[in-house]
Amino acid sequence: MVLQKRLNYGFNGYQVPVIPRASRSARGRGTIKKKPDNNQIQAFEMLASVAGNFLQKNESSDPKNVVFVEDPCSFCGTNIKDKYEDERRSFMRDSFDHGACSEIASAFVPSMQGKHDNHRGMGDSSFLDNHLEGQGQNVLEREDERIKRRSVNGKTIHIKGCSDGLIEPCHKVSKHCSLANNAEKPSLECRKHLDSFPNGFTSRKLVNRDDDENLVRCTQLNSKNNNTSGAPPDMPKLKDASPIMSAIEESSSIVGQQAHSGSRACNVKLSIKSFKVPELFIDIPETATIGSLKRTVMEAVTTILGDELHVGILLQGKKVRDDSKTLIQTGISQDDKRHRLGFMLEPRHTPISPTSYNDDPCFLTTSSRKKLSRQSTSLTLQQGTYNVSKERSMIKIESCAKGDLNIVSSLEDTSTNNNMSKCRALVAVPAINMEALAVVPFWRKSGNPDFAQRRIRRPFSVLEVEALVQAVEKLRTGRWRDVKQRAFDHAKHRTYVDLKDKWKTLVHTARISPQQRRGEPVPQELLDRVLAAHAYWSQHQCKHQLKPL
DNA sequence: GTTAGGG
DNA sequence: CCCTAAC
Repeated sequence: MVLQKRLNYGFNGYQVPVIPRASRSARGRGTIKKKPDNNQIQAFEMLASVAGNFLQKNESSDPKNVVFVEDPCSFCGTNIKDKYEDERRSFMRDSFDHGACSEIASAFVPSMQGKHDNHRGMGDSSFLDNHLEGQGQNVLEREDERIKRRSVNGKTIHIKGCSDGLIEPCHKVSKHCSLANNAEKPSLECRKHLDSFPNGFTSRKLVNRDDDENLVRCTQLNSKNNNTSGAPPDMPKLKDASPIMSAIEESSSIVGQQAHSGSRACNVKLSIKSFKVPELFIDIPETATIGSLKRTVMEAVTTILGDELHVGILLQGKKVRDDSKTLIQTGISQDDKRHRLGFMLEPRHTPISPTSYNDDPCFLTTSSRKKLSRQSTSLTLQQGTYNVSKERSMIKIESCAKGDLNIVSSLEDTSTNNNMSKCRALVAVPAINMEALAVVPFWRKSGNPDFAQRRIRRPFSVLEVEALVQAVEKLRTGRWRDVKQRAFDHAKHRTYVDLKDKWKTLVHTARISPQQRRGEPVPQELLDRVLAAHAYWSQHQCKHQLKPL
């Protein structure tokens, strides 16, 4: 065995351009083949190119570009600009010590994202080393704590955006401008006002003139789409009075309806310009060729995007779980520039276990992470380190679902299942460019059968088990095609191989103790029948197949 | 195309 | 669920 030095590259957050969704590959199953074709190479180069663009945009997306409207604060007299600069520098110092989960940090300070990436760059292996030594979790937890502190201490920078000409959302905010900076001692007045803010975030009278860094932004989606205000296309458009005023003045929880009473509900328009692939770590021999590196990265990217996913919504770094809440109630519509709004990809089938999704996957405890690691591939991808172990090289994908990943799965994909309601909540623009929103598995577009994806995990229901048992009892084990025809003829997603596999696991399940079983419990009565049928047909089969010596 | 069995 | 040898 030859020991090879391996090179580690950290790819933190590629910006993946929005690509029209294509139909599922003809093959529909299987794995990613090793030989990439031109489409794959092109796709990779496109990824790299976009990633490069993103990095280069660091300067233009620098938060320095923030323009201060009212300075100093009319309430407490503090010089906002200076405070902001201090804060920014302080944050930069902190950030440099913690490369981990920059997405998380950026969920709170979105415009810092580029700096993180720039600092880390490719080949910065300090964080990698941590992970390789199994300390990634600690890093994450520490980062989690940091972020919390940062947020609690008011280091969250909330940049108010421009609205169209109809309203001035910042109008009354200036009076209550609060500056909570944990590097400095905020005045008592400021503390008081900080406390009065909903969700504990601070609002500053700032206008961000630089829209470039916004991954999710409010924009004019279609030139034909009711541009009545004449506002620049990149500017957020809220046609109604911003509820943030009432929220602040009432110093209570946001009740959007109050702010909107007497006026028609307005649409919140979102345009998601690009989607970010979660962090990838590539571990590849130094003897590997550039071409194989490209392919390796491509495989990692396609793998991570390959699973069926649905969209998670993050607001202020926190998951919004209540699908029935309105944008107003959650405060999304008040967040003019969507700085607090993030999208993330989650497995379509959320585990039933209540401990599994208690909080953000990145911050699972070790035990729960272990537990999750036994779940499906898609889950593993989301929860922790997933090994796409292929012959030549090992790809470690560190997937952190937390942060303003700004990833969204295909709108169509999302709506085909039971997620329409969730989806509708965010895509409230009928004239939205469907092509632009359809994102996920972009290789489907190529129609290349080599880009088949792993099927999603679809656990058998008790009813299905019942049907399977009954069919096997009637027919016998081994006649899986007949079993399929008899009991699962209309279940397109159940192949006879699936049925055979399920029977295998059923037999195994029946033989182990109930404590060792996982998933939806199968009634003992069914398991007994499984064992009985299995024994019976085994004997029966033996009788006929035993060759006379 | 099916089946069996390892991964 | 995937992969594949064997039929």
